[in-house]
Amino acid sequence: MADSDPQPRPMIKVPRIPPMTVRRLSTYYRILRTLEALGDSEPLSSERMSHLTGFTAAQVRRDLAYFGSFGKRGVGYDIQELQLSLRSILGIDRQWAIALVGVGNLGMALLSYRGFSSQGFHITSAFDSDATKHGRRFGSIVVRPVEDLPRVAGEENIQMAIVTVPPAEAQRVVDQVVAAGIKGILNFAPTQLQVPKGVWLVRVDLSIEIEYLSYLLTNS
Amino acid sequence: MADSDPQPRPMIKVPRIPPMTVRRLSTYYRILRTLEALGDSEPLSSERMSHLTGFTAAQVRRDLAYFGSFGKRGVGYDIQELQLSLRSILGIDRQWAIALVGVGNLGMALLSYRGFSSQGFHITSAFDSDATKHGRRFGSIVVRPVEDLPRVAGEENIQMAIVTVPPAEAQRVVDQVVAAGIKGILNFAPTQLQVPKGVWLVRVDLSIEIEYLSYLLTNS
DNA sequence: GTTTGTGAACAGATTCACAGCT
DNA sequence: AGCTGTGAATCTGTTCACAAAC
Repeated sequence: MADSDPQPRPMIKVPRIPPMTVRRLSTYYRILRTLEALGDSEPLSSERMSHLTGFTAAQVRRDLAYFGSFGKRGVGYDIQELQLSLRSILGIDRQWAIALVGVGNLGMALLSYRGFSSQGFHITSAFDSDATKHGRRFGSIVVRPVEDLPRVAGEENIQMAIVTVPPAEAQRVVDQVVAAGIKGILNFAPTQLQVPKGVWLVRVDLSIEIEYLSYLLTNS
Repeated sequence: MADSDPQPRPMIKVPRIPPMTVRRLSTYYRILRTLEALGDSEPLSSERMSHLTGFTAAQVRRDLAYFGSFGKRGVGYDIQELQLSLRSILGIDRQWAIALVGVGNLGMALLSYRGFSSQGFHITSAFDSDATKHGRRFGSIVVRPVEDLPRVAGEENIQMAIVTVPPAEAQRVVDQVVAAGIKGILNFAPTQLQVPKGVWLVRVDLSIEIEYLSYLLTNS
C-alpha cells in the first residue's frame, strides 16, 4: 500500500492542477465528512457546496472536473463516492508515518495534536539536537538525536518530516531530513529553505499570518 | 499611536494590493532584519533580494512600488530605511495586545512561543470554556472563562484574538470575540467561519497543509 | 554604468454562460 | 427540468523590457 513504485508518471491524469485547487479539495473533503457524519445522504450540488464553503459553485465544479467527472448532471455529487475519490486524489486513503524534528513548544504541541492522526497522519518518531531532551517520552514516542534520523527513517518507513526547529538550524536539519530519503517536509521555521528537486517543502509561517492580520487592521 | 481614527480611507495610498504582495513584505522585512543584524549596510538591490528570497527581482520591485518609491535608481534600497517603511506598512511599528482563546495543546504552545512577542505581538490574556482550566497560570497569564472576554478586551485594549478551539466551538467563540469588539482574528480551527464586515479573519489550517503535502507526494 | 519604477505583454486562475447529459 | 462539465471571456497577478534617475 505504501509502495514507492518508481515510474515517473504513475497515472494518465494530472494536466497541471493549480495549487489552490488542491488546497480547496481538502475543504471539500472535510465538508463531505461532516455531512456524512450528520447522516446526510442526498446528492450534493455544487450550489450547496458553494454555500458550505464560501467558494463559488463554478469553482467547485471546475476544481473537481480537473480530476474527472464525479457528478451526475441533473443530480449532483454523491457524498460517499466523491469522498472516496478525494481521499484517493489527496493520497489520504493510506497511513503516513511522520518524523517530527525539533521538540520545542510548537513541536510538543504537534506531538499531542489529535487532528493529524485521526486522518492517517501519524507522528511515529521525534528528534532534537538538544542532548538534554534525548530519551524524553511523549506518549509512546521517545526523543532521539537528529543523527539517528537516517537509520530510524529507514526502519520505520517514514515518508514525511515536520520541522519545528529555530530558523538558524532549519537548513541543516532539512539537509539531514533529505539525506534520510524523506521526500515531503512541512516546515514551520520562519526562513527560506533549499531542497533538491523531487523533495516537496510546504511552509507554514506564523509570522507572515500575524503580520498580514496586522496589515489588514492597519490599512483597511 | 494605537489610535482608532474613524476615517474610511486614512491615507492617499493603497490602490488595491494583491494579498500575496503583502505576505511577501513580511519575508522582505525578515531578510532586512537579518542583514542588519549581520552588520550589512550596503544598499540592497532587488537582484540581491531575489537571491535571498527566491522571488524574482521584478516581483520585489513591483511589490515595493505598490507602496511608494523606496529605492534609489542605480543604487538600490537602503536597508534601514526600507525596514522602517515596511514596519509602518505592515503595522508592526507598534505593540499589539492579543487574546488567546482555547488553551489546548496548540494554544499552550503559542502562549510560550517567543517568535510573536519579539516582534510586538503580545498575548496578554487567555480564555477557555473548560472551567477546570480557569485560574491556571502560564507565566504571567491566567486562564479565564470566555464570558470574561468582552470585559477584559476593553480593560486591556485587546486588538487581536488567536482562536485555537475545537472546530465545533469555533463559530460560537468567534461570535464572542466579535461581540467583544475585536477586529482581527487568527483562526486555527479547521472549519469555515463567518465574520461581519469590518472584521478580518486569517486562517491557518494545518490539515490543508499536510494534505497538500500528501497530494504532492502522491501525484508528483 | 547600475538599478529602480512601470507600461505593456504574458500567464494563470476565476467566472460566465450554455451545450450536453440524466 | 436540473445540474454538471467546459470553452470562452474576464479578471488578477507576474514577468518583460526599457526609459528615467542616480
